[in-house]
Amino acid sequence: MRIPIREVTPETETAEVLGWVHEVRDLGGLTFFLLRDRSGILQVTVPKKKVGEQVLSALRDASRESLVRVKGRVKAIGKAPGGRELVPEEFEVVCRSESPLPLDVVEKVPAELDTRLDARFLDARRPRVAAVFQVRSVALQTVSDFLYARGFVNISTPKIVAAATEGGTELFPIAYFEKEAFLNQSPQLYKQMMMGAGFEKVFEIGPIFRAEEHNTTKHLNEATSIDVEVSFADHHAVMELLEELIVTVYRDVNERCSSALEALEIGALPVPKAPFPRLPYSEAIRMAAEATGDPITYGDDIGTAAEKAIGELMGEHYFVVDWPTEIKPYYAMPYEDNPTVCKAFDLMHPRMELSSGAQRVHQHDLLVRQIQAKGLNPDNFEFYLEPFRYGMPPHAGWGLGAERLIMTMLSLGNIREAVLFPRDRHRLTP
RNA sequence: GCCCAGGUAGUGUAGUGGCCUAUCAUGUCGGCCUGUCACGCCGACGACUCGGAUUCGAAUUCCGACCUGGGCGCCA
Repeated sequence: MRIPIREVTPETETAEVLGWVHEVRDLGGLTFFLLRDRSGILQVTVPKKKVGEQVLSALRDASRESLVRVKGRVKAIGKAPGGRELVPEEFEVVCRSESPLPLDVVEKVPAELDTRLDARFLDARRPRVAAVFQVRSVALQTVSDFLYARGFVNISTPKIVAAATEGGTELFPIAYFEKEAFLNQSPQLYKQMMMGAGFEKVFEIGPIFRAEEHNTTKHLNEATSIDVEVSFADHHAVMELLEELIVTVYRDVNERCSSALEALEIGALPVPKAPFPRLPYSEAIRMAAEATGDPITYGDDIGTAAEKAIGELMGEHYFVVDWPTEIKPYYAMPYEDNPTVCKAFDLMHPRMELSSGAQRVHQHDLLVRQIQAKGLNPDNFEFYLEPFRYGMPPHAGWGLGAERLIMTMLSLGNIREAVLFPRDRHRLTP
């Protein structure tokens, strides 16, 4: 019976394993195979004079990255990796790998990201790549557990929609029978409608689509959004929820992913400390202007250079709060005593923006005025506006980019490393 | 959308007008090798994205196409 490689220890007597041929070192009368499965690597040592003809002929066929089955005696050997090796009695090539390989799984020769993504199934055989997705899996489970434990309802909302969520032009049009439709850029409006339904706390982890033609290491055209909306909450409450979530994810990944973090050669993650600093937008602008020397003034967006400069000064996760109403979406709630400023916030990692959120406008007439103030036509938002006429509770929420969370947590150089099959400006396959 | 950079064996690279029937590594194939762990040694195989132009001569210069990477705007 097949056992995972990790379970083969120096104390094991006999073992049967299935794994991929990671490396072959043929010394002549003695051949070493390194066999790899998702749990680890095992050395198979074949003394050619002492094994049967069946083993010898299979050996010749066992090219790199072939899947093989080996059954034999385990020997405790100090100089072998893991202190043990397997001497085969049976050796079978289950599925042969062709050669040459599209990329070098052992990484003696590096491969460019583009080459790696073209052969992602092979790339993902590399332990350090697999490790990223183990961490991603654990992180997303932690997010769900965290939110379920606080009484959130997991919802699924349409990805095919009739109109833009926020009025931008950055939507992918698709053919929907005889109608025009789009891929949704955000579950924003649907989350809010469920506040109107009285669900009180909802979350969704799902794809969002942005048709922007950027070509950077931190943008994707299909990304995963962790979206949350909470009734009877203000922006302060959901910022606290968010920072607590971030801390919990880091802590859980440390606890549950030590071998993956080891494979990534980064060791234990420094866990951010809550509460994160709240940096008012006006102060952020002042810092950026001073640090960069650029003429950045109140009301400007915080561009990449400014974002980088502020990130270096802050050196940890932080919130930018109290944004000008003018540069945030119509659904962000203006302060009652100063409507030029709104209850919106961005969660920043020193490297980039991770999340943005706000307390939302829940008053129908104010929302209509804000939509108009952005130069949009409220008639196009009728399906969204309707719930606001029938007892919409005050509410707040945020959207957190899952890939950016993973990327910043693991110090990945490119966001594509945090997605199995990224969709960017040029890539539509695999 | 704007701006830069780049396409050389399966992979990663060197090569800026003749020294290129193109470098090195890895790989693959063959040979030797019983303790390797980037095994070692010997030999072989394998590439200039495409089209046009300049030139006695182009991987190298120019033009166009195709493909790619990155930056910016904007954003998660």
